[in-house]
Amino acid sequence: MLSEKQKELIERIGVFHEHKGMQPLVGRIMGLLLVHGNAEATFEEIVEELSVSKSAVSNALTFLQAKDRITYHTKPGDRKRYFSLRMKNWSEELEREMLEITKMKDVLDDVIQERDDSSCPEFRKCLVDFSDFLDFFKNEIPSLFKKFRSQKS
Amino acid sequence: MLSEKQKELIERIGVFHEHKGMQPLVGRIMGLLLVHGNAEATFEEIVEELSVSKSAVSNALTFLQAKDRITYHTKPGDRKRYFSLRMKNWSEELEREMLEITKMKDVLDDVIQERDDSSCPEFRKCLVDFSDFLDFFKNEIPSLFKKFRSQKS
DNA sequence: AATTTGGTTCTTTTTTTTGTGAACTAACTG
DNA sequence: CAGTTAGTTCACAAAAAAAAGAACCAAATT
Repeated sequence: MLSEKQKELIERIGVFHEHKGMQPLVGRIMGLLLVHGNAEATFEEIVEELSVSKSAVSNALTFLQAKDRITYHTKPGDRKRYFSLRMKNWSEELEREMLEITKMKDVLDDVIQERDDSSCPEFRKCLVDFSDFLDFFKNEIPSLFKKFRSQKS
Repeated sequence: MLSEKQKELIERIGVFHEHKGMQPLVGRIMGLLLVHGNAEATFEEIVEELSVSKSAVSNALTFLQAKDRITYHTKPGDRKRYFSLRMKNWSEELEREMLEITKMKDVLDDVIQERDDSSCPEFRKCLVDFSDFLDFFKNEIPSLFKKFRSQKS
């Protein structure tokens, strides 16, 4: 059903998502849905194509739905669910990832406040700089998307 | 030696780094170095303050040095190493993290090339849009840093 | 009503990750 | 040279994550 090339892509996509902290199967399912001919797959297909257990797939799909990364639709006279990636919100997802980077600011500010830097003021300066940049970046994110959209049209 | 507040910060910083895929102790060591009064700590101190084994600390420090996240300096007449965060390169680290996000583009482009989207052209369009944005973002990163620096001075 | 289909849930197993402890080394100290 | 200090290495244990498998359930089918 899947070509070698497709299988290889699924693994690569899987590993990519693993690096972001997702569990292996979750990543590979996203891979399958990206690569799949109709951009959708049934529960059964996932079990077969990835050769994993039903329980593993069930859990992974529940997780992906909770995270709003996939949806499913049904077809008349067919009890199966057809799962597909919610591609419309890739930009939201991306925005969330960027914001994730800036999360460090919160803890960093607490560190700065807590530190007594009478001895090493240069260190404090570094921390403040870092925090300032994260703040700057956080504010820049919306403009970034806006700029992209205006550049496109 | 460490206040409750400091311990709490260390744990928070630890968890933050765990989310990025670092192992727990590695994250907590970075936390300790951030919070520590002199912004540096010896091997022994790390073992004691975090109450972990010497071997675990040894491995974590080796890792952090390999990743260029810490350095150490020594003091005359003192065999101990004083480890500290390489704070100068927070911006490089940040840049790497941003680039990490754009890594998806590579695999995405392979997916686009491999897909036969005679049936679902809207899906392909989504993928291309996504890929285009990642490309845009990748290019935007240097300007982002430049803009920050100019805004600062 | 019995069976099949499409899944879910719960317990158990497997695998991976993380950390320990003891033995070891290399450099210094008396 | 014997002992200490500072740290590394390696074999193993503990804990956590991931997946398997069997039992189960609800809706549809025969």
